[in-house]
Amino acid sequence: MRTDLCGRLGSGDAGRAVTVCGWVDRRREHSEHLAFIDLRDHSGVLQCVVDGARDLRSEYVVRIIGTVTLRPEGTANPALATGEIELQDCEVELLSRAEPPPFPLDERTDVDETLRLRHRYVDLRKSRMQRNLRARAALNRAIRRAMDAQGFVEVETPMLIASTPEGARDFVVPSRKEPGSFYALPQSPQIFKQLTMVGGVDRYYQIARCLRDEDLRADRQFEFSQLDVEASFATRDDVLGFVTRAVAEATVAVAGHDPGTFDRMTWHDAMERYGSDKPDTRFGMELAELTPVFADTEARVFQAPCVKGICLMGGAETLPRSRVDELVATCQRWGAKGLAWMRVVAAGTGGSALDAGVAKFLSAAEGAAVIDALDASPGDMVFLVADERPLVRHVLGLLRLELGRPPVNDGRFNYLWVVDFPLFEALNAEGEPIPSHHPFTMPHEDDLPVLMSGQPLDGEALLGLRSQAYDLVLNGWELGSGSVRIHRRDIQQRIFEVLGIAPDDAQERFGFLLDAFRYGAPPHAGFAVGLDRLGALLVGEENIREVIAFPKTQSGADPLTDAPSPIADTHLQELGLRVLPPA
RNA sequence: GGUCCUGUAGAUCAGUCUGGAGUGAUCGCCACCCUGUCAAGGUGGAGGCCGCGGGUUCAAAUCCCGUCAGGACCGCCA
Repeated sequence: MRTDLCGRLGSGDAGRAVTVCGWVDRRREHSEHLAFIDLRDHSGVLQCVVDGARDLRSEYVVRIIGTVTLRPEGTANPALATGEIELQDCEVELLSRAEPPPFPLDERTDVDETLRLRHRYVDLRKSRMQRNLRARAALNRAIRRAMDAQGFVEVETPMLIASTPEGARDFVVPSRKEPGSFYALPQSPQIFKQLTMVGGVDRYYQIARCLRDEDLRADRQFEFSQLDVEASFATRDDVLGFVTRAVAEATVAVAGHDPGTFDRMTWHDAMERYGSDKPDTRFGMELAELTPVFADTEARVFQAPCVKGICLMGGAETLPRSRVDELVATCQRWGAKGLAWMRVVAAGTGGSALDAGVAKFLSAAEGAAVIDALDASPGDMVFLVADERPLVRHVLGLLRLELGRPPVNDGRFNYLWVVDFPLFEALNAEGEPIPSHHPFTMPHEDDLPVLMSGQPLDGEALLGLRSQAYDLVLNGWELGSGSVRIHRRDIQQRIFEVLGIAPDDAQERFGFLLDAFRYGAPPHAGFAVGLDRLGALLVGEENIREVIAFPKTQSGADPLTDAPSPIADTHLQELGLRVLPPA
C-alpha cells in the first residue's frame, strides 16, 4: 500500500514519487484550494500540500500519493524532522473516517490515565507510547541476543501449574475436567527452571510472563515479564556475570548508554547506610550511626536500641517549618514514634552547633558528635530517629528518598548488586524463621558450618545466617532477585528442619522438586530480572504502565475491556462453581 | 487492611479555604472566511448531573457524612 514511512523521508528524496499512509495529525486549511495536512505514522510526521476542497479531519486514515519536494525558500520548519520537505501534487485516498479523538494526541497535555486506558488504541498512537513499546521490543531483542551468545537455551514453561501455598497469592483457574480442582498461574517459573537443570539443559532462559495477585503499584502489575535465568555448574559470580552482560547490552540498546561495571554492596551495608535493600546510590545522604553517641544520654527520646540520622544539605534554609511538620507526620505514618530535627548553625568558635527542634535536649558533646557523624555544616538540617533498629532503618531510608531522590529520568543508570542477603528475614509467631528468598536458597559458604553443625540454633543465630541470594538494583528500584540453589540433600533437609517443615510436609509441598533432585541434581544458580521495571527506567518513565501496552489500573481493572467481569451461570455450572453473595 | 491526594464542558484547568445565578479560561468540535501554514489566523456557534447519594442552610461546585472511580504510598509482593 505504501512505499515509504512519513518520518524517514528527507531532502535526499526530493523528486521521488512516493505513497505514504497514516493518520491526519493536524490540518491547516487556508482556503478552498490550499490545505496543509500533517500525516502521521509511527515514524513521524510529513507535511502534505493538498487541495483544500478535500474534507480531511483529525485522525482520518488516508493514503497519499505525491512527489517529495523541497519546501519553498523560507518555509522550512527546523522543529520538524521532515521540515525541509513536503509532499506536493497529492492524490488523497480516504481509508477510514474517524470521530474526533477522546483526548488530544499532542505530547503537551497530561490526560487522565483512566481515559487513556479506556481508549488505549488511540493513546498508543502517541509518540511517547510508540517510543516506549519499541524500547520494550529493543530490550527483549538485546536480551535474547546476549543470552543466546552466552549459550543459553530458551525454554517455555507452563502457564497452568499446581498452586503452592508459599509467597504471593496465586491467580487461580478452575478445572473443567475436574470440577473442584484448580490450576494456578505461575508467580514465576521457579520450580520448572530448576527442573530443566536436572534435565541437563545446562543454561536456561526465558522471557517469562508471571502473575501475582497482590496489590498493584507504580512499579507492580498483576502480570509482568521477567528475564528468567538458571545455569548449572555455575557459581554466584557466574550468574552475576551472565545477567550483567544481558542487562548492560539492553541498556546500550535502549538508552544508548554503557553502564560499565556494576557495583556490589552487601545487604548489611545497604540496610545500615541507606535503610533499604534497594538503595538509590545516585545521591548520598547516607544514614549515620548515632547509637554510640547516645549510649548514656539523658535525653529520653534518644534512649533507644538504635539511633541514626541523616543530613539534608541546606535544609535549614530550604525547609519551611510547615514542611518539617509534614515530614514528622509522614514519619509517624511510616511507624516512627517521632522524627527529631535540628538546624545546623555557625558557632562562635567558627565551628557548627545545633539549634531549634530537639537541640535543647542534647548535651554539648552529643551535639558535636552528631554534627561530626553527619558531616553537617551551617545551613543544613539534620533528622534523627531512635527506635528498634529495623524501624529506624526503614523510616530514615524512606525519609532519605523523600528528601533527596533525583528524578527518574536524570540520565544515570546506577546498577548495583546487593549480595549476602540474610537466609531468614524474621521469625514467625512460633519462633520459626521465615525464608528471605525461598527454602531452596543455598546458605552462605562461611555460615554453612554453623548451620550444619547439628547444634540447635536460637533466633538470633538463625537471623544472623547469610545466604547466597542476591538482588539487582537500579536507581532504587529492585530489578530482580536470584540465588544459588541447594542441590545437596543434607543441606536441604537441615533447612526444612530449621524452618519447621516436617519431611512429609516437605514431600507434599515440594515433592516433585525433591524427587527430581534424587536423580542427580547439578549445582545450579539463577536469577530473574523484571523487564517492565527495567524498560521503564531505561526510557525514563516512573510508572511501568507507560511501558505496558494494555495495563491495569491500581484496583486491577482494565477500563478498556472492563475486566474483571462476571461470567454466565452456565459457564459457572460447567466449572462446578457457585459464587457466594457479597458478605 | 491502612494513610494521603484528586474528581467542574470532548480535553486540560481556574473557581472550593472565606457558601450568594454554571461566572468561567485555553485547546478541541461545528459553520463561514482566508493561497505558505506548521500549537496557522479571523468571525460566529454549540457544548455542564460541578463523580454519585444524603445532610446543614433562605441559599451548596463550595461546608459535613457516606459512597464510587482514579492516583501515590504503608502493609502485602517466598
